[in-house]
Amino acid sequence: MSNNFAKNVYDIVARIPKGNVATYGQIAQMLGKPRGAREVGWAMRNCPEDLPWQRVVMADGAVTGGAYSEIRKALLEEENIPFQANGKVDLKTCQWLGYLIEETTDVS
DNA sequence: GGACTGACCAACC
DNA sequence: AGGTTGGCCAGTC
Repeated sequence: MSNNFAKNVYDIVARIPKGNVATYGQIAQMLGKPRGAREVGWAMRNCPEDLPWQRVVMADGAVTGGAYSEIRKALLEEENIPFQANGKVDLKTCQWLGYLIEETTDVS
């Protein structure tokens, strides 16, 4: 299914450690699509309620989410994620430098 | 099947 | 420092 990509996105977002954030482009790159950031955005648009997608921010550390962007930022503060004075996430401190998911398929 | 849109990104003025 | 344009990829009209 085409939304398998979105499923992968959800899986990665769910793996983002608390206190860290990832950018759309970074996640897209993990999925093998360095230019597929918009795909990630589309997937986030279908954001399941159990998905902490607030940890997913723009390349600048800006939080998107239409009317909910302010709510996401509040959630990030709950996650102990430091914000800059400009209202963005401090990527140089919080950007998730985790492993790249290379079709590990550890489905057991 | 073609064109527009978009929870993006980077380059260019 | 900030706005605009192009580009990528998928979804929708």
